[in-house]
Amino acid sequence: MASEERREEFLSKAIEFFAQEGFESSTRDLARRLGVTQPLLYRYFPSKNDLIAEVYDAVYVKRWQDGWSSILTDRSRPVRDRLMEFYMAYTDVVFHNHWMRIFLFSGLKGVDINRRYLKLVRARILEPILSELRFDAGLEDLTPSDEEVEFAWIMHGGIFYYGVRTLIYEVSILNDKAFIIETAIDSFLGQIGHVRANVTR
Amino acid sequence: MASEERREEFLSKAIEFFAQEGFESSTRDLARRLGVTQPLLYRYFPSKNDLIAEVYDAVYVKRWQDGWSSILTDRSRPVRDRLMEFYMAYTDVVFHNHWMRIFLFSGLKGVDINRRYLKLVRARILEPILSELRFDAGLEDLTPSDEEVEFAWIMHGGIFYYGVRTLIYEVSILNDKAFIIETAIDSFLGQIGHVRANVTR
DNA sequence: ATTCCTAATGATCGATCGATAAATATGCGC
DNA sequence: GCGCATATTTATCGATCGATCATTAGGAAT
Repeated sequence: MASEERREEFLSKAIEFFAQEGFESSTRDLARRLGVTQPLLYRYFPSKNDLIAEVYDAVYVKRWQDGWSSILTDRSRPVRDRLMEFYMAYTDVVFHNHWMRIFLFSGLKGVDINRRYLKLVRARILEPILSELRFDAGLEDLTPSDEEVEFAWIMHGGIFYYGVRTLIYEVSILNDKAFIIETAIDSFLGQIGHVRANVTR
Repeated sequence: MASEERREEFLSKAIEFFAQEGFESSTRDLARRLGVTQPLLYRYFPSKNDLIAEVYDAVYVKRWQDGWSSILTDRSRPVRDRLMEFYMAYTDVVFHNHWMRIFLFSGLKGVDINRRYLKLVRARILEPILSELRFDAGLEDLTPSDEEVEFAWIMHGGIFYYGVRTLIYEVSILNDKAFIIETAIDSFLGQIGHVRANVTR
């Protein structure tokens, strides 16, 4: 079972390594950082691609918190409060240099993995948010329109892009995540009614 | 002078090539696509890094339109109209697969180039927008606060992220750029007053 | 026809890549 | 202390990388 621990240690360091150096970096450099020889990696992972696949899984799948959905659908609280709590929690996970860089790197090698992740965001985050807002507005049909989904993406993208500017480019001037999220949410909530009204089905 | 044309042809194809394959791709593959031998590239460009530097220059610097600033500062028109026209024109340039991928690739190799570009966006686009809005609001001091700048980034990031989702991941469900821009702008304009009011200096 | 410059090619260099096989070190049950 | 499985290293492979070399093809000028 100590072997499994070693594997986890290698994988954890591999996430850090590939996040910093990119997936095109050599297994020799990775091994050097681990303090072992390069062939030893092949004892724990059959190939470089398999190792990368495990990196994806560890970053995308295993860091997804199931509790996020229940925050968004808790109708005992105002939607605005739920949105604030969710995005504070969500960005606690996503606003990390490793997460961001793995996401950006993977989106350039092949888009499939990121595309799957974006569909997850839409189904588990954006559409539930829009449905809750429709419920609040007294609508019978809780299914959001395409326009609503795209508008929710604008908010989500605005928040996400703040993370990119802060963690990747380090050019954000305001180190106040709560302000960014609050402002993005209020800007979204202030306009969502018009988006629904102007695009009636 | 035919030599200079050849250079331009190589550079143009190099942009397309690196945008598709990434900067880690080999000069041999690039030469193969050009239908020439790999050493010939070294007749026109001293090194691979120099070629990449010229790619950056061609994509970022030379595609920047000086007319964009004058659109934003034309006080004979409502700010909303100016914002619409600017972002439609700006995204005509930026919402191209090559531009997007070069931007994303370059941000992962070294952040310096993208950081410079983001500072350009802030100085030439976001701050002028915010100053025009301050002028419209009758304020004497036209210098935007950090909070206003960050909020403008949220709008800009929301629009930009739509381009990423459309061109890179191809997961956007609504092929209506004008709707996205219009909604992002209105959402921004509807909230900018509160951002200014709540964070008084 | 000769000269001369430029464009382009093929061969090849040293370095580095992912991956494999064999040899060695390590730790544990007996 | 011996035997044995596991962990790790050493040595090495074929492929490919960026870059440089000498050489050749092709016109334009004289």
